[in-house]
Amino acid sequence: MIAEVIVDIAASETDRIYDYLCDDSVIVGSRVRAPFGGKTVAGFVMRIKENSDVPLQKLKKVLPCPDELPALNGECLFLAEKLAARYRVPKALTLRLFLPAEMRTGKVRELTKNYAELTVDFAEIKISKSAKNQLGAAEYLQKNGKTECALLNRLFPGGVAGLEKKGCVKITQEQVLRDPYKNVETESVERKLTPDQARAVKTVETDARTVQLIHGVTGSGKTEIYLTLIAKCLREGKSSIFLVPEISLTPQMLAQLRARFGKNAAILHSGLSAGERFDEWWRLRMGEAKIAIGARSAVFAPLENLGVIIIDEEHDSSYSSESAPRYNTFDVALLRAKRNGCKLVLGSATPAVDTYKRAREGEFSLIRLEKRINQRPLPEIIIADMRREVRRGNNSAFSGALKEEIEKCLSANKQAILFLNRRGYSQTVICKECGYVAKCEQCDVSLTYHREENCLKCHYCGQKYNMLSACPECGGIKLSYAGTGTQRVVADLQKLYPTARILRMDNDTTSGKEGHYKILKTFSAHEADILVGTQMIAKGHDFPEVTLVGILDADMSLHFSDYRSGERTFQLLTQVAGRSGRAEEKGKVVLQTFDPENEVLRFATAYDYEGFYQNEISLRAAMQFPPFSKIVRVLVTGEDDKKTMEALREVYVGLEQLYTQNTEKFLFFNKMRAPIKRIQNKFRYQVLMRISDTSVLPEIYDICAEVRSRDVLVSVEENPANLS
DNA sequence: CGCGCGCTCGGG
DNA sequence: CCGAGCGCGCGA
Repeated sequence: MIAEVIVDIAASETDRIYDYLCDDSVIVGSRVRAPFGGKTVAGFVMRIKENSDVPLQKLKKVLPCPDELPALNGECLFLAEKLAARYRVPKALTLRLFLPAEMRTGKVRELTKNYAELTVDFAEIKISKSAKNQLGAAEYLQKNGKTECALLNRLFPGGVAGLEKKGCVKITQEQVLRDPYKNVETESVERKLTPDQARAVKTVETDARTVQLIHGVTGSGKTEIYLTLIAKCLREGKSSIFLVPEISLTPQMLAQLRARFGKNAAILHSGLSAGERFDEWWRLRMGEAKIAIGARSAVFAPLENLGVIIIDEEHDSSYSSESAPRYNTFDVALLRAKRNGCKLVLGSATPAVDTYKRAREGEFSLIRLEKRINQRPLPEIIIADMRREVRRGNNSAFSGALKEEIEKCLSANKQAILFLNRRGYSQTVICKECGYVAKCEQCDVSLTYHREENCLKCHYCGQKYNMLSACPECGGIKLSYAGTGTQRVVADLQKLYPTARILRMDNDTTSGKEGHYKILKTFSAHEADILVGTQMIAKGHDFPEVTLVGILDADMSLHFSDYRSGERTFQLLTQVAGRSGRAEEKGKVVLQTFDPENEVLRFATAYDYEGFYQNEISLRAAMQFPPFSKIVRVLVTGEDDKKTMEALREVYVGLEQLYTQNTEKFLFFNKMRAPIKRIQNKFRYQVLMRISDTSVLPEIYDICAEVRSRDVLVSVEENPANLS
């Protein structure tokens, strides 16, 4: 027989079917070892056929991999081919998405344990009187049958070995699965649904449309709806995929899922060890676990007979992959949902504008949850006008209103969270004499001062530099620190409130696997009064003692030259505000801004998503921005500036031709240097387009695939999340 | 004349 | 992706 094989080499030149001879142990979806160009590489069997067009003497034989099952099922193969075609990447790359990385690199093997079993009857074994342990082990085996060697050796050291020498026990190796949550208790905690929740579940089940958007304010109980849907699938013998942003896979969340579903749930996230992830994957593949829970990549979970796919916090940017293949989780999920004839449930308190538009127009079903479960009002948001603060001579990071609230909060022995999306001490170091700004040698960005380590860090490549004692340009020693970061906020706060216990949470304090968890645990145990943090404190955490949230610079994400900045600001503010007043105490939010009249901020403070949406969608329509068009960026990067520029020129020539032939389909077309000219020593150029008709998209991909080379990377980004 | 590196080509 | 094959450039 002949196997059609895709070799596991991520290159367009090798991205085609190679025929190999095989026997009938090799079936469609098998992983094989294939002799290829002098050595043996891994491969995927896409199809099996009787004969080949390739002359027989050229055909080599594939060897099967020792997998127990074909690694990939038909659905995986179908999706991999579809995605490869959609994003113009080698099929090897999309096939890899369906396997745990550990399997490919071969670093992790199945964990095996040895078991002993008697081969002859106990009565026939001759054991000398002194060999007590042999006797004990033999008795134990006679009574209990096959037993783990490790246990026998603990009970009767050396006993099994002696018996084995005599030839009366057989030792066998068996695979065992590592269980990352073996210490977590399992208990069924079915909660009674509120009428709103029950209605939502019913709609998801009965509405004919594939995509169901649940728009529910913070605390409206979306999670319980998801869990009910999953539980129902489980009862019907169907499997489910539950996707969450990476950051919200908190230990509390995992414990809750484990408690509810026990071993039926497999959890795939970056905190697991390689071995654990590998085994969780196998449990799904073998049907032992029917629920896959995880971040973006869990959409590729090896499950069959799907009953539901859920994407929580649907608007979250982590659902778009930022490296090739740049897939979009929603697109993959939709393909799978359609193929399995199941529902795709999206949930958010602040849906993406695009998603919400499609729901309002009837393409998706729209389920609204307007009431909070506990009927508690949302926290009151106070706007602090920072222009007035400056006029009054207050140049600190804290407005009068915020200071007042912090004091109230501290004296009531409650907790506060201060949010600032900028880590480090100061954003830049500027020479007051000549205006010199410290910059990274490998990237075209200014360096951030970190006071704790007394160094300058590049937030794009991580490079560290010694702190300057004088300006390298003019020798001046008057250096100023511009742009407050979290470190400085903590330092200033400590000066204002010497007795307050302050914690900081950002990329610099959360190193290590458990970094996040430790800080959150300390804070939630009320071992600190104020938590200062970046973006990462915004999500999912539930601190009942927090009654105050301060948003130090609400404008920060607003003035990015990006069509989505309004949307992102609204989402972020809503999320951060939701951290305040989770228990009995009513919460407060102080939002500091230099632009208090800004409409996005107005809608956010009123918790008015609908108003925000109406405003935003009419702006987008007027400007012809997405979802009324599509922004496409072709990014050309490479270490050699000349070669990179040459590649850009080539791409541009091709795209320009496409543009002139289809002018009516383009709203904008231009080539330029990328806003950040260099990152990690790679020069960056881009062609920026806005298209009104996606029919030109395949050709854009084709042109870029053509120019891509060994030393220049050409990537196509659709509606990119950031344009740096 | 010899080999060293860079490009092109093919791999079943 | 990676190695084989080959062309041209420089040094003895």
